[in-house]
Order: sequence, then structure tokens, then C-alpha cells
Amino acid sequence: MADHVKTKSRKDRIMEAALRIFAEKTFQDATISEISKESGVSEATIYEYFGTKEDLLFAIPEKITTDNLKDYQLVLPFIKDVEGRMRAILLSYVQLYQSNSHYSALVLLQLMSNKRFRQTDAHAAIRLAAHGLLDCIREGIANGTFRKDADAYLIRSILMGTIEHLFIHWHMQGMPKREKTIVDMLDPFLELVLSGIRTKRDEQGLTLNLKLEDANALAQLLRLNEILPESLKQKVNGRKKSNKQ
Amino acid sequence: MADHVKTKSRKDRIMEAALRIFAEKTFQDATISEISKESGVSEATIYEYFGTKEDLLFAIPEKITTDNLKDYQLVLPFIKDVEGRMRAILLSYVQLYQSNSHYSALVLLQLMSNKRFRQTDAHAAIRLAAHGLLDCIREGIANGTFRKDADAYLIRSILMGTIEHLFIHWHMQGMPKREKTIVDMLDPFLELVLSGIRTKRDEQGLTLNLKLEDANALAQLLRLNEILPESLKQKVNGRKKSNKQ
Amino acid sequence: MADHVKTKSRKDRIMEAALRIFAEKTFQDATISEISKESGVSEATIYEYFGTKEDLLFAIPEKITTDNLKDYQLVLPFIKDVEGRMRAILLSYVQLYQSNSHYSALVLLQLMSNKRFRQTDAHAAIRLAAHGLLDCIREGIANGTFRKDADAYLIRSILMGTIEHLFIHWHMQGMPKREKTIVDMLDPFLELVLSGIRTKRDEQGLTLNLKLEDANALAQLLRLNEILPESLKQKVNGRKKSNKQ
Amino acid sequence: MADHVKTKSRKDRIMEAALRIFAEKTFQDATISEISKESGVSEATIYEYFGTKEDLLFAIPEKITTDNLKDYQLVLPFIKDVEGRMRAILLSYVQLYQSNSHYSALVLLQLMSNKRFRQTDAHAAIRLAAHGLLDCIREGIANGTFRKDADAYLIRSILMGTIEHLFIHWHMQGMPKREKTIVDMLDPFLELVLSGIRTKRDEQGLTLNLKLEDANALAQLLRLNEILPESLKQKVNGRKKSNKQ
DNA sequence: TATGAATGAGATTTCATTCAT
DNA sequence: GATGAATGAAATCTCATTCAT
Repeated sequence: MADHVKTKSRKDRIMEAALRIFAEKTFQDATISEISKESGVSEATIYEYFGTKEDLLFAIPEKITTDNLKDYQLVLPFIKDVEGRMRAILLSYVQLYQSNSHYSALVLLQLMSNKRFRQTDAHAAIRLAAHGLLDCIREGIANGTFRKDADAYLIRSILMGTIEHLFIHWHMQGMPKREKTIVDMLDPFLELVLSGIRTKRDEQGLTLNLKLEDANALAQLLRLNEILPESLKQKVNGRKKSNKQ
Repeated sequence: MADHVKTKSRKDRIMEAALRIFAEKTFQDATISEISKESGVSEATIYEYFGTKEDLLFAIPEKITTDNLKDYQLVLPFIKDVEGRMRAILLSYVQLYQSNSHYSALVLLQLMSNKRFRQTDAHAAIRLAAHGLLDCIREGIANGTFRKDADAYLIRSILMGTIEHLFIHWHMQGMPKREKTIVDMLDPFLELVLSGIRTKRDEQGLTLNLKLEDANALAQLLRLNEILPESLKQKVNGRKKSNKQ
Repeated sequence: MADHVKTKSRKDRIMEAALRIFAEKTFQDATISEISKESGVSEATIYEYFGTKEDLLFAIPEKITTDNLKDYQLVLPFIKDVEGRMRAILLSYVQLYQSNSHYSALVLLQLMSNKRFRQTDAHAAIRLAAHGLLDCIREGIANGTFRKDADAYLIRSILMGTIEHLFIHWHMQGMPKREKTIVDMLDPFLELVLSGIRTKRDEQGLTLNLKLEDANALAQLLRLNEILPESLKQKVNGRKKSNKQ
Repeated sequence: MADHVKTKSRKDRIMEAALRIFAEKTFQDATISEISKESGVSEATIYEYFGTKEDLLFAIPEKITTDNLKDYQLVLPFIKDVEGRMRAILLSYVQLYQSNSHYSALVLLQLMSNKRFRQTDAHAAIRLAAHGLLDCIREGIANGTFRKDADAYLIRSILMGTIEHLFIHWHMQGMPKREKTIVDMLDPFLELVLSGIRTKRDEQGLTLNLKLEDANALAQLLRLNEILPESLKQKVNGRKKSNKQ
């Protein structure tokens, strides 16, 4: 048992040191010698575990993504509505990047544009999230949640591209502490995008934008006539609440 | 003069060869020797013009951005409305990337995540566009074009991030020919984002989403009472039209 | 006993695997790791039996030569004539090389030119055959079988060198199957060499090469004079026979 | 011109140092670093001239063989008789090996058993000599110089194998000074082999081996009868001479 | 200005070998 | 006795860069 722990920690120690160093420098600028010193494991041993410097590089997202995938796939089946699933996907994505900044720096600044990485299992796992997102959007279009004329690929690109951009900027500016974290920005951002593609609930009906004075006049009128139908009552109340937010 | 031309073409030939090779391989994998062969200029001469391999790297976007900036700055002052200016900025940005794929590959896949590049004049020029965008958004918020609660930084990130993401994907997939180019996607994309932040003209009022039956009931009621105000009349008509689209 | 067998087979398995691999690659290119896999014995255990990679290398011909020497030394005392003993020595040599091609490849292509191997017991055993050959030749010279002016060292070099050359070529050409094996070539070869150094039975006399016409004239002359001595009569008859062959 | 000399000497200096070191150690044990020091040329420059350590290795016999080939091919056409041509081929071969002991050590102890070397131009040049020899033997068989039943391949193997063996032994014993050099041994050796395959000049006639007493008797008889034909007179005299040698 | 030639400075990688269990 | 795990010690090779002409 102690043996197992020791063995495990050896490999893990290498990967942790490598992640730190690859992220802070560059894959090319990082040296195995440095990783060896940082991890306290000899260079030869690093090559015992990872045949190549590049193998070591790719092993890192492989592990992190695999670990992360479990949690993510655990939660997802419980969420039935499309928007909720999209939010879940993006949240797990953003949370991982935010909680493990070395990892997000490595992936976003180096691996994403590495052609060999794109043929990796690790990248396949990352693509899984992107695919899930695309599926959600398509499902939403199919089931009437989203507008028929929405471009699923564009929407997905907006969602992923924006998040990646936010993280890349954050990294390139030295990861400053901010009032709003990127996680905090997720819901407003998602709301903005979704609001642009949601079918209005009354697509078949009519949308009225009223000045306050007109609205008041209308309300009074309706009240006077006591003819407000049930469905309309709810609508008016609901809107009032959401307006306050 | 002939001498000057020759000199200039020598330098340009180096930069053209370097752009191609840097973009197709990687800055690190590209060798001065290869650039020398490709450009027909000896290695030593390359060092005559560019003190360092990295200097050569940075000189490329420096030149391209500077050239591009002129056109862009020429047009911009003539566009007064905020959305038009935003569109102009993004369009020049997308057009450059699309027309010079080596350049966009180099910038998006390699330079954007290069810390030293971010201290370069070339990057400053790129930032200029991003700043211009941010200014537009802020101006739009200030002058009521956009909602007061819009997050200018987020909006800018959406705009830039999405475009970058689209280009990065395009490059990573081997730049496939597509029906819709990224330039083609710009307007729908921009409309989607802007629609999400435009002030509804009656932001102070109330929005009602009515089922057709309720709308009809309401309409009848109002007609009966003959109290429909002018402003409300227009709204009802306008909405009907836009609904048909 | 079972233990002994097991132990023995372990060591033998290592040596067998090593022989194959050393012969097919090179001592330098072969790795202990490969021998470990091929033999099914762990690397550390190989070092338990053989202190050094080179020790393992030298242990192989040591064992094979020792095994082979027994048979050879068994037969030799029973052959009394010099030429027969020489043939026996060369045959055992050639048969070993031919029957164990990995071994002959290893010895001829790698070990023969290895200076440290030349200080080995295994090489001493190989030298034994060479010495035996030299002794035979010297004995043959001394006892009149071979010409006094024969250069024993040269003769030995011819015998050994030719055989080695034939095997080396055979190996370097990928050991093609041939009509004549090298064993088959041994007797013609040996006859050719021996015929060159055998004392003519009349070494003290005179050799005449006669044209047929001259021979006939001589024969007639002798017959006319009836003075042909007995010894000459036999010679003439014997030669006639052998000429017909 | 001075420039040319300098350039040439650089490359040559590398090859000379490499030959010495490769021959004294082993290709594998020799290091570029050592060759660099010995030749006074930086390691990087060695790689400038020879792309690989192995390229350097093979370049050495390439050059030496090419140089040697010229002389050899110059002389050969002037020798018309088969045996003379064979002697010329072997002599040039032996002289080269003897005069350049580093080279013969390298070729015989290391390169001959190197499979990649056997695909080299240098080895092709070496094969040329071997081929020439085989051609001579075949020609000799065809034109009646050699016996019809001679095995050309075996003869060639005897010639080459013996010489190689003599040199290998000489090298493995530390190249001792000897009374007889290998060049000195060539003629007796060649005579021994050729005598074994020469057609007796009077193959059509008769060979008599006479005891001295019989020969004397015969001589007296012939003299008495005064019928010795001219051709027989020469034969007797010639034999007497050659017997004295 | 242009360049051929030379090199300094490392980094990756490979194994033979050791040692604790 | 057997072995899994760890590593010390080098050597090849690659380029960016310099310099003399």
C-alpha cells in the first residue's frame, strides 16, 4: 500500500512539476533537467515513465481531462432541459480552467494550437465537451427552445471562443485578481447569448413593449373591466418580477 | 533607387519566406537555414537585416499590421454610428485574417500566446482595434444605444473571442473551403450579439408576451373602450409586421 | 535436483537469447532489456548470473567451445595420419560453424576482432584448433608428408582464412541456401591445398612433362633397348592410368 | 588557392584523425569529441562536413578506395596474362593494406562485418577487386590456363580469405615487425594456389616422375642414342633449373 | 552589402548497472 | 535467488549566431 502510494506519487510528482514548468515557460523552453530537479526525480526516471518529453506533455491533459470527465458525466444525465445542460457543460469547463490555472494556460496557450495534440485522447476528451454543447444547441433548435434559424456552429463558437478568449486574456495579463471571476461572468454571458436565440414564448402571439404610462393605462383599463384572463394575469406578474432583477 | 528597390525586395523576400515557414511549421521548428533557402538570401544576410530569429518573427506582424492600419484608420472617421464603427473594425480584422491565412495562423496560433510578442509594437497595433471596439461599446452604452447594464469588456470578449475561435478552428482543420466564409458569418454574428445589448426602445416600460387569443381579447377590449393611445397603436402595428418576417 | 535444472535452464535461456540477439544485431546494439524480454528473465537476474554485459557475451563461446572441444578431442587421438587429423580438425570447425549459424556469426563477425575476447578462455579454445592444425602441418613437414619448404604458418592461414572467409561471405549475404554447403567444399579445398604441399614421392628425382610424340618416341627407344628398370615401368603404367581419369 | 587548400585540409584532417581513432578504438567507442580534439576542428564543424558519425566512418574508405582505384585501374590493362593480372590485383590490395595499417584495421576488423557498409560505394569499390579476381579465374579456366574443374569461387575465397586472415592476425597481435611481410608472402602463396589449379602444360602428354637413378639411367640412354628431340632437350634443362630454386 | 565557414552551447535520450525488498 | 524501480553518465546532433573576407 505504502508502495503503491510511493509509486503513484512518483509519476504524479513528475506530472505536477512538468505542468507547472511547461505552463510557466514553454514546452520548448522547459527542460527535462528542470523538471527533474523540481520533481526530485532523476531525468532517467522521467523517461522511464514517459518515453518522450512530448509524451509527458500530452500525459498531463490526458490525466486531468479523464479525472474531470467523470464528475462532469456524472451530473449531466440529471439535467433535462437543454439550457441547463449547456450551462453545466460550460460551468465544468470554466471551473476546471479557473481552478487549475496552470492547466488552462497549458491547454489554451500551447496545446490548442499544437497539431499533434489534436490527435490525442486528451484532445478527444476536450472535444467531447464541445460536441456535447453542439448537440444541446441542435436539440434546442429541434425542440423549439431555440430559434429555427439559429446557427448551432456559430453559437457553439461564441460560447467556447468567448470563454477561451477570457481565459487567454486573463493569463496573458498575469492572471490578475478581479472582482468578477470568469465563473461569475458565465451566467450573464450565457443569458446574453441564449436570449439571442430563444424562441419568444409567444412566437405565435404578439409582443408588446409599453411605455410605463401606457402600461399603467392598460392595467387600469383591464382591472376596470375585470376581464383579464388567467393566462394574461400570470404573464403580467411574471414580467414584473423579472423586471425587478 | 534600383539599389533601394533591390534592398527592399531582399528584406521583403526574407519576411515572406519566413511568414510561410513560421506559419506552416512553428517558430521553433523553423530554421534560419530553411528561410535562407526559401528566400534565396544567405543566412548571414538575414542576420544583417534582422538581428535575431525572434526579431524576424516580430517584424512580420509589425509590417502587416502597420500596412493594414492605414486603410482601417482611413475609413473609420467617416462612420458615425457606433454599431457601424464596430462592424467596420471587426470587418477589417476578419478580412485581413481571411485574406492572409499565413498571417492569421501565425498570429492566432503562435503569437497571441507569446509573452514577448505582447510587448511589441505589432501587438500594440492589434490592441488598437480591440481598444477601438471597447470604446465603441462604451460609447454605445453611454449614448443609449446599448443597455446600461451591458458589460463592455464581456461584449468585446465575445466579439473578439468568437472570431478568433472561428479562425483557429478553421486553421486547425486545415483551412477547408466552406460555403460560408467567416466574413459571411460576421453580420449574423454581430446582429446576434448587438440584439442582446441594444436598448429596447421602451426599456422603461413593460414587455408583454401574449398568446394570440389573449392578444385578440385585449385588442377587442381596447377597441371597445377606444382608449388606445397613439404610442400604443404604433407599437401594435410594428410588432405585427416584424412578426411576419 | 529440480532446483538445479531450473537454475541451469535459467542461465541457459539467458545465453540462448543473448546469442540470438547478439548475432542478429550487434553486441553494442543489443540491449540487456531485450535479452531479458526474449529470455523471460529479469534484467537484474541476468546480472545475477553474468556480472557484465560483456561477461555474458564471452560466456557464450566459452560454453559452446567447451562443449564442442570434448567431441573433437575424443576423435583426434584415433587418427594417426597427419592429413586425416587436419581434415578432422577443419571438419569439426566447419561443422560447428555450419550447424550453429548464430554462433559462427557472433564469432566471425564480432568476436574475432574484439581484442578483449582474444584474452578469453573461449578464444584459447579456438586457438587450440588453430594450434593443432599448425602442429599437424609441422609434423607433416617433419615426417616428409609435406614439402620441407612449405610455410606452415602460411598453410594454416590458408586453411583457416579460407574457411572463415567462406562463412563470413555466407553470413553477409544473408546465409542463402546453396547446392554446395561449406562442409561440401571442405574436401576439394583441402585436397587443393594439400596437393600443393605434398612431397612428390620422387622429390629427389626429376619430373618430365612430355608431349605425346616425345613420350612415344621415348617409350619406343626404351622398349628397343629393353633397359627400362622396374621402378620406371611402374611409374609409366601408373601415370597412364591416372591420366585417363 | 590558399583557401582551397585550407578547406581541403580541414576535411582531410577530420578524416585522418577519425581513421586513427576509429581504428585504434572502435567506431562505437570513438567519440566525435575525441576526433574533434585530435583534428583541431570543432565538433559542429565535423557535422558540417559529415552529417553523421557513421557518414564520417564510411567516407574514409570511400576516399581511400577511390584514390587507390585509380592507380590500380591504370596498371591493369597493361597486363595481358591472367596470372599476372591476378597477381596485380592481389598486390595492390595487399600493398594498400600493408602501407595503411589504420585503414586495413578499420576495414578488416570493423567494416567488413558491418551490414550498412556493405551497401556503400566504398564497399562496391572493394568488391570490384574481388570481382576482377573472379573474372580472371574464370577467364583462366576458359582459356585453358586453369583446370576445367577448378571452382572459381573457391579459388577466389582462398586468395581473399587467406590475405584477410593474415592481416587480421597481424593486427590482432599488435602488428609485430616480421622478417617476412605479407607482401613478401604473396608470391609463394599465389604460386601455391595457382600450381594447384594450373593445367599441366602437357596435359595431353605424359608426366614422368623419376627417381634420380632412373633419371640418370634414362639420360645416359638418350645421350647414347643421340635421339633426344629438341623439345625434350629444353624440357629437361628447364626442369633442372626450376628444381634448383 | 553579402556570405561561406565555423562554432558554442546544450538538450534529449539511452542503457548498463545497482539496490532494496 | 529473483526482480521492479531508479539512476548516473554520456554522446550525438542541432542551430542560432558570429566573423573574416
